[in-house]
Amino acid sequence: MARKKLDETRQGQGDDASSRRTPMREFSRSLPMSLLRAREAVMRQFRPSLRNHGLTEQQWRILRALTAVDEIEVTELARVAFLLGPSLSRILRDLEARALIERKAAENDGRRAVVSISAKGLKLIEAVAPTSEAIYAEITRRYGARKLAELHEMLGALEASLAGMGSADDAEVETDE
Amino acid sequence: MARKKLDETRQGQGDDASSRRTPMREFSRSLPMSLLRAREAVMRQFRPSLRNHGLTEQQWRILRALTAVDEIEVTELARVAFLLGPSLSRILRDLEARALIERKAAENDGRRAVVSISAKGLKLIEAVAPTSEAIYAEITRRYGARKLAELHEMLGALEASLAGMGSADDAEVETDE
DNA sequence: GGGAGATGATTAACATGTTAAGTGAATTCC
DNA sequence: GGAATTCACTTAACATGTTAATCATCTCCC
Repeated sequence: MARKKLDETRQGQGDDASSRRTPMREFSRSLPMSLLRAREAVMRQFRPSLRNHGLTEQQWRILRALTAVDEIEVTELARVAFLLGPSLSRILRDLEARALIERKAAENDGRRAVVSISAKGLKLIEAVAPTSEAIYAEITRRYGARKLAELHEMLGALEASLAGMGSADDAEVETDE
Repeated sequence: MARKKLDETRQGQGDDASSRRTPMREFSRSLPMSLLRAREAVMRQFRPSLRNHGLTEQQWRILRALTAVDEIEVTELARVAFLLGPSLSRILRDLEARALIERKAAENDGRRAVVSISAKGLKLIEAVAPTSEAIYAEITRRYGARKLAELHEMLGALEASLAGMGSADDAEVETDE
């Protein structure tokens, strides 16, 4: 796969001092890229099945999260399903329109909304779950259960490592508030 | 009506004879979720810096990939930068409008387009690279270089494990294999 | 009480992910 | 040599990611 030269040499325009460029890592060794590719390799397995049931990955995440609780506030659901507020808002609107979930206002706080899965939503989950688990089992079989557990642990440790790392923002725009 | 229990859907037991539902993994142990969270933890570090330079993550990926070659065809660029064709088309259109890249038709094939980074694009890369590398160095320091290498290897192995796994699509619609 | 500020949720605006369809140029096959 | 097919993008359409702004409560504090 093309171990091409790392030099510059664009067309003749401006042979400036760009020969002193900060050398960067090889692309394939980028951590975000590795994580992205691994995740895509996994999701590629699940997407067709979800699609056959009319669900996107995120919609599935939400319904899955809702099966684990009786009801849950939107903010907490966003945290659990790892979705940003705006995305969640849109998806909940759609899921509610499809009657897969139910929504009501919190009793003691008019701002908060409480969400729960509907009977129809539960049926859908039950329809998808077997295939989903079968795929997961096959992945586990291929990769190895022990290795999978180890990977989980290392990913968790990575998250933890970066937890308190304040964005080392360059060109920091003066926060003169 | 949302009448569900499942408050105790921890893995382990889960033999709910009455519901007979396929017990599913705890949410946090989902592999796609772990990968997503780890990746987000990493990208959260880079995004502010990129943003300060007017670049999105994907635009940065493309420019980064272009610095490694003299020129490259669009399809190959999509493979290297791990972007789908439609996304790449849009981004290239924007980057070309901003004069960060240049595009021309292949000489021997009118279908193919050849892309290269411009002098302006290179300047931008050089402006971002130091901060980007500093962040990466800090991540490596926190997580550990050895552990990072091991993680890379495990992610690559995961990809490889799933390489030939044909979508175990339920409700399979007659494929030709 | 009441106003300033905080908070939960949504909306807005733009960029990308994802799948399907379209377009124009090469290749195949008869 | 030309129709059919394949190929390399590109557009289209819809869903989500991401940041900022908005809106309606709620809380705090005087």
